[in-house]
Amino acid sequence: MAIDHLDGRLIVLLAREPRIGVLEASRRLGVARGTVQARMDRLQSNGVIRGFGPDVDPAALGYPVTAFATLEIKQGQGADVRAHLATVAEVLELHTITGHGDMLCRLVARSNADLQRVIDRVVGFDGIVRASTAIVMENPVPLRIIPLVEQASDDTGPG
Amino acid sequence: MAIDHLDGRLIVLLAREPRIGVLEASRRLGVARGTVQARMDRLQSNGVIRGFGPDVDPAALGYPVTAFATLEIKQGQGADVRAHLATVAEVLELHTITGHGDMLCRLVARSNADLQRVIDRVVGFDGIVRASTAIVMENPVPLRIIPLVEQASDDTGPG
DNA sequence: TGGAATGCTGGGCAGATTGCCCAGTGAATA
DNA sequence: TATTCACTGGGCAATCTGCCCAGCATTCCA
Repeated sequence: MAIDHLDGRLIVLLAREPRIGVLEASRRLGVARGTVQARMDRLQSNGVIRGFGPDVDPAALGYPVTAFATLEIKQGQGADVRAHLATVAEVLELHTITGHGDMLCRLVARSNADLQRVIDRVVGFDGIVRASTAIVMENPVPLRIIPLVEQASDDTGPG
Repeated sequence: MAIDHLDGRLIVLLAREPRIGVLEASRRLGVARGTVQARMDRLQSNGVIRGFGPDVDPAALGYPVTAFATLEIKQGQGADVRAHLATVAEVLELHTITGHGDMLCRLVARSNADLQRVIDRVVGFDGIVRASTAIVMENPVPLRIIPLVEQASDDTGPG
């Protein structure tokens, strides 16, 4: 499950230049093509690499506003609330977190005004007692994985 | 900037089966290869599709614990705090949010015990006054974009 | 110490895909 | 009406993929 240094270099390379193929990657890493192929197969069956889905920017889709909402859930309504939130396209992710039966979700909206509509839609459900929303202003560190991969592969011996 | 229905179908297709190429995508969508090629070029230069980076699972890297930390920042220390957090590999993303000069960051750790180390590292910095952490227990809706893409492409006329 | 795995190398092969080009067509626009 | 634009359907050479193989070094274990 742990990744070695070669795995780390491969993932970082793929992250930086996703369109390169197995052959080009093998050239960059200085190893045989079969090695890269085997590593990628292993990383994917390990679940380390879930896939290579397109990284879509909600802002470019017309949803430039991001917010995080903390929801307080009525006892025993968790499953219903999850099902409800799963139907709202603007809910990009949902977590249950420690504390008073709470949830945290990431929302997007077309504008600050539109965010109100989204929040109404989210909280307009019986199981949700209260919601507190924090609007994102800047995103100094966009979702990233490279530093963690480098750290994880340094912990192991070099590959 | 808005995407039409064909764009939407293309993105959804790529999201579901990232490894298919332009040719196969054109077959699935029932359009000419050049069309798919042109759409993908446009989506990428638009910034709608940022890239095709590998989707790495932190849990599989040995970081199964996720948490969200809300940080209270000392006036005027924002830039320093950002720079500090950017150096911490376990900080996967960082947002500045509305309210008392606060930030919200997503953390991962090797264990609950390790999370303490990460938090100490995060808050062990002069500009940070206080931190409140919520540990993620479940993730009923993992980060997703498909529903939003479908909604955005339905809003436009069919393509 | 002698196997036996395991992982990497370097190579070959047929088939598929890519990047690039072209002319023709239909629709929307000026 | 003339022009622009996007899409079609096709062709081409170059490249890459998926799959196979034998050889070699290292590690692990009896």
